[in-house]
Amino acid sequence: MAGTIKEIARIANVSRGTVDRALNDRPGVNKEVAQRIKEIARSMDYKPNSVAKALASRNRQFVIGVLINSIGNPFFDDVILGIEAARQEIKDFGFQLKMRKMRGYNAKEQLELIKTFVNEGIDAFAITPVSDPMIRDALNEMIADGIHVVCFNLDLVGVNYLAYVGCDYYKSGETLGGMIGYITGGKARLGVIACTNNLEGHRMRVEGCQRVLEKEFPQSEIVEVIEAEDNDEIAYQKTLRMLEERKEINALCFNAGGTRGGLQAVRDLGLEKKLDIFTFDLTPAVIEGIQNGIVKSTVCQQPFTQGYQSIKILFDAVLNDVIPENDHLYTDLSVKIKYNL
Amino acid sequence: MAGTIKEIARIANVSRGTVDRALNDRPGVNKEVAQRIKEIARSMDYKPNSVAKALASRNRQFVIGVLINSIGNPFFDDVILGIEAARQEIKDFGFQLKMRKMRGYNAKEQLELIKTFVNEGIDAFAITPVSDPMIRDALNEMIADGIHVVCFNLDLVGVNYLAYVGCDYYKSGETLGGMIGYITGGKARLGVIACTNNLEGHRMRVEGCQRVLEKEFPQSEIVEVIEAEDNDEIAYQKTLRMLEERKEINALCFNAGGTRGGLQAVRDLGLEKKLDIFTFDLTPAVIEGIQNGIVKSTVCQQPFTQGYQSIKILFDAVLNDVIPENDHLYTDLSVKIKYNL
DNA sequence: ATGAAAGCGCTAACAT
DNA sequence: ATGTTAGCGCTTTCAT
Repeated sequence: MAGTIKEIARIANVSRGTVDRALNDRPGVNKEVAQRIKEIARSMDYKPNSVAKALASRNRQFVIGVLINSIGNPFFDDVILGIEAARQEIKDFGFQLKMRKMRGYNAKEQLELIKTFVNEGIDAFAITPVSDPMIRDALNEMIADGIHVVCFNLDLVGVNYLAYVGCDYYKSGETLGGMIGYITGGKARLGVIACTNNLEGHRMRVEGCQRVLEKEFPQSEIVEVIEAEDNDEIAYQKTLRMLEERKEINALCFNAGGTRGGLQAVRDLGLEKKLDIFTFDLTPAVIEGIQNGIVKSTVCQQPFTQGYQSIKILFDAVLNDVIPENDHLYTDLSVKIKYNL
Repeated sequence: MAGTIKEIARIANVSRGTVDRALNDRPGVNKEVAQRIKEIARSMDYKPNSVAKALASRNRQFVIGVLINSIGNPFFDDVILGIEAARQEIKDFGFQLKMRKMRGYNAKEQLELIKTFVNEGIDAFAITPVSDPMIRDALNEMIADGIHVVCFNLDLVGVNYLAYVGCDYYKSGETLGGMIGYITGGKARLGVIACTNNLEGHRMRVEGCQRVLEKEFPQSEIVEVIEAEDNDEIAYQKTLRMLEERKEINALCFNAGGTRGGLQAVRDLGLEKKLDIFTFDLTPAVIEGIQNGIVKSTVCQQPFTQGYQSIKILFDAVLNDVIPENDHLYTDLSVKIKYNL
């Protein structure tokens, strides 16, 4: 039984207020007294009761800001469900979520929104960061000001965040490569519809795939990589063009948004039966494609968990001063086919 | 802002005690008054604060019993991790877990342990039930006595549980069938090492696999199904025998425990290269097999989540009277290959 | 720098 | 049947 502040106070012969101040490094307590109190706490293996803590500091509402790159990208629907689930769990602890959504990967636009959050005053922040030094610096500044930060879905090197919560993009590419090798019998002539080369994660995804094909399925090759910028219209046009120009292509993979457009191009060319098609994530277009048999398999990265865990980590940091032991929380990669959707 | 008991009391012109009694259907409150109080609560969309609730009823310790079929089956290691994670989260709410482990699927033995739990007095119960009418009846009796029950990993029809938390075994079999078809190029002569025919789930697993092979890969067939009872030694002997007698077998799948033993038989016969091998779950033997390239793919069922969610559901039921909307919580089925372990 | 006391929202024992 | 009151463990304000 881990003891309470009251007990510590009795043993230390001080008041409960003093114990609270000492244990939480609040100002206004004699150094030696604080030392003694901490010693007693340690000796009795004192663990603060987070329930009581939450109740007591309920007058102070904590605010977690969330900035998410979700507009126009259905992948994020499940991420948001995870965020909402976490919101429910922590609201009775006096936590409030403030979520803003943006479209695309414009660093300036994102920077503006970050500033808005900072001005409004938040205790913690979760973001899908654009790869840009400006963003990196802005986040580090927040962190220096004592705001806890988590990056999710997209990693950004150089940020002193509490954690990155998202998939290992390289590994996700390798996994795709493995499935392509298995299903094409090792003889893939692959066309890749990627996101944009500006996103490090998505670049690594292509590299991971390439490595596995080269090493394990040497009769395979990547014929061409095009960039669709998560946009269905661009994906449609470029896929059409690629398939017309490169008749040798027998397999296609869609690495990010724009899958719906790309699949439409395949259909319009009547190539559904001739191509082995692979995707990432489980958007409605992908689900439909798998059910129709057009898409053979997809590699998923636990969107719900990404949203849920990001918020829970921030919650634990703000309320209980818990810092995650590992600053990279890689979400499970799972392969889906027709039967385990 | 959802209001508090205090406010309701003020509006209804009664004391907080009465409001508490009315809202929680405790005895000793006038019917009409109770009605009025509930009406007010509804009108202001009152939601009890679970944090305060937990703190207040902290003197009463809640006990959740857990009976798990884990001894000798490494699959359950992760399930137990999930249970432990949940334990941490709910302990400050005054919840205590009492876990007992058993080996195998003996109904009488399980019944004895259930009785022990009942005698000791528990508020909720999570169990991996053996398929037996005795167990079904014992659980329904508990439920009638007001103890919340969740079945996890194994379903048991006829139990009025709060929920079953585990995989859809039929679907898991279909998923396996799909992978077998893809990887063998549709030409599998399959040997199946199953658990035991007594477990409905594991029977359905074989059926699901069979259905997909018949329908989608008609050049494939299941050559033989043997039962290994989750036991490595039995699996070793029977696999050895099967492979020696049925030389046409070119693919193997291990549906449950005993994988380590079965894989050893394959190695001893020097057939690693000649067979496509498939498994379920991610036990150490499977991980090793996949890394070595002996095992091609495995179908996983989220053991951590099974443990974690089972406890969380019981917690929510006991503390907040939350009944899950769906009494079947199927955990995600994910295919793993060498690259997304 | 420290103590005393009020209170977070709810429950439960005790009074009436 | 209903009201009153004392907590649960912690934070915070106000005295001292």
